[in-house]
Amino acid sequence: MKSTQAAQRPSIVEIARHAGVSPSTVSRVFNDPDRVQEATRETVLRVCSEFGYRPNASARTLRTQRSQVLGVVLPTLENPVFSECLQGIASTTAPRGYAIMPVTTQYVVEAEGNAIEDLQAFGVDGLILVVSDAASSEALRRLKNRSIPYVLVYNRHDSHPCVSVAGDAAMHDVVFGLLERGHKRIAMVCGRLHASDRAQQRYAGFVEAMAHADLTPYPLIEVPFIETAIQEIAAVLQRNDHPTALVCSNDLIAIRAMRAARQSRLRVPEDVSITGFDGVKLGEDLTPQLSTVAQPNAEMGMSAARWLINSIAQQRVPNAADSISLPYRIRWAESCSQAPPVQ
Amino acid sequence: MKSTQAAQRPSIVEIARHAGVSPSTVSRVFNDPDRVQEATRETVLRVCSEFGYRPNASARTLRTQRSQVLGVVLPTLENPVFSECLQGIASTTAPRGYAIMPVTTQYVVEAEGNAIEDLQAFGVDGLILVVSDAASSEALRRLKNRSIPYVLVYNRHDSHPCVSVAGDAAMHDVVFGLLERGHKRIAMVCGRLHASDRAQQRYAGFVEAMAHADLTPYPLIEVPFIETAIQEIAAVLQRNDHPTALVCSNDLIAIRAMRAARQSRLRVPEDVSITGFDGVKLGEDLTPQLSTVAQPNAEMGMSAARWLINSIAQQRVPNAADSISLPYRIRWAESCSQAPPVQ
DNA sequence: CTGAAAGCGCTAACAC
DNA sequence: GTGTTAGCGCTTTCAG
Repeated sequence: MKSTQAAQRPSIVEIARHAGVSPSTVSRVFNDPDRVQEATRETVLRVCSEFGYRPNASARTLRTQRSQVLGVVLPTLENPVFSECLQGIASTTAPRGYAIMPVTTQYVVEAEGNAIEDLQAFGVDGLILVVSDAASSEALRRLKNRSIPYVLVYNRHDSHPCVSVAGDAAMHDVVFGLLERGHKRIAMVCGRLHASDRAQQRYAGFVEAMAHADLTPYPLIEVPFIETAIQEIAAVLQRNDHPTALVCSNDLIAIRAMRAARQSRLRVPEDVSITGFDGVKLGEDLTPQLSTVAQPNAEMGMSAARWLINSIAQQRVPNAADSISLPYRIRWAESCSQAPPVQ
Repeated sequence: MKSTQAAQRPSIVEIARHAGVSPSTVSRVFNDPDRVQEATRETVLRVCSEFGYRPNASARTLRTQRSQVLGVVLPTLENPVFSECLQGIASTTAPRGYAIMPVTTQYVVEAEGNAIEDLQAFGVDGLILVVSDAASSEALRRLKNRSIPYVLVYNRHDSHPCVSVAGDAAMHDVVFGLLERGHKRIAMVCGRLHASDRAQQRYAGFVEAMAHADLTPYPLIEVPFIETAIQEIAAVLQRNDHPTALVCSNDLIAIRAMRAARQSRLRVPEDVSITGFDGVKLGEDLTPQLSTVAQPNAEMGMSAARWLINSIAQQRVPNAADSISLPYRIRWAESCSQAPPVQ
């Protein structure tokens, strides 16, 4: 390593001096350009680009009390649902002059509270978050009592501003689509149910739909660890009376379910149909193409970011009553077909 | 929306007043706790937690000239390679008290320069970046002349500090593995070659290995747009003398190549073997499991973050000569097999 | 249309 | 071991 040179970024006073104006004028050039004479403005701008001047963000933040940074709290970037969503957030914040600060919680509830604290200490102007369970979140309860604007994504809860998709209704539709295709032996597969209110909600939709159709679902297949997920699912599929359809609480699990089926010498979809949930982009390129509840992941992020930024601009906090429910689309694809004839 | 309450965060002077000490003492409690008497420290800490005090980051940054924020510039979060890497970065920065600010460039070269400028204006202490082409990057050339520490990930170039993997050697090994399996008709598939020095490097390794084996490769299959990728690959596979092996410049393309093969009624791997590059986690759960050059994506991010943070701590900039080449591992999996017998 | 001056909240000499 | 003071770079009244 070589040691760093000085090469300090110039301050507003140096620019002012070189341009023969006062610091206030330079400041105005950036914040209220119309209020400075064109000639003056051009001189200042020239000097700025000459010195590569960019206003110092912390000084401005300190003065204005606005950082132009949004904090983002999400479980993990390893699930494409969340990286797609973060990409959506990034693409709407950047052109509006906001930066983002993501923090991942790895589905650990206490990490959520810490993330919020840390982000607030960093002075973010607002927060976009995906929590494990909005209803029981202590961190969220505290957040609600602060004045900092925030929006939840994916979670849905009456007392918080949310951008979400009706997971229960979607799952209901999935089950009915399967019923139409002649399936009766349907099982649901999910991760740790208590770790995600989305999964719970989807499960509720599943149970409700099955009851509605007077069908007894297989016992829920809970696969807490991805390492063993495939084996656990395969174990169920290898039983004689195995389900003819596996409804998964997310796409990642569905992909593993497909693998479990192949390992169990079952063809997808001829022997077993499989559905996912989330609509990650990759699902469309798989063979068989994954049937899933396609959520507009990027749009959810964009929508949350827009809402938050607008709220901040109006000095308000997003109101729970204005929560947004985005439409889902069920993508029936190659991983689903008619139920096989009864043996 | 309801309007925000005041509920201002307390400042250090209020805490000082309530604790009956001076602001400096409060400051010391946070920055040099040993230099303040235990009793005093405890009082201060009590008052702090009582008021929910956290030092204001912009004030501290302004004063110390260190923001504890790292900028991250990468092409997109939609490719799991980069989101896995970012997750790696996030997991090493967070416990060390650094926040990250990611910006995506969508593979647009000019966006890289802008991202760097913006991030510097936000006052980041250092930069981790993945650029399109390190050799030709004007933005990188400028960056090198500044005193801000930075590390490149995935890119490799002699005059920049890089954390990377030997893409050419890896590709060389892949080709040789294919040769050992009896393949002779081997084609490479890549995205826009000029948009990525990684792809170029991998292609170079491919060409070199083929030449070394006295084999004429198929013409490079360049698939500029993902929308048409599958059809373009299928077109090649439908020729009578189609390749028996498709070597892809990344995993996302390989997944599409698998789909193209199925659409062309070719079995993978019986009729055509397919390899990817990157080692995205999902590849292991596909059926057939994707053969690929597994890069330690998260570790690459971690390694870059550690290097950068250490450099910052020592008031130095990472030196190109200390660049790190991480080992790759070729994962031979179900998507590859012996070449089919000649017809 | 422009300048002077105060102060955002914090840290780091420097005193005591 | 603790307090006093100055100042980081900027914006924003308030004068002119």
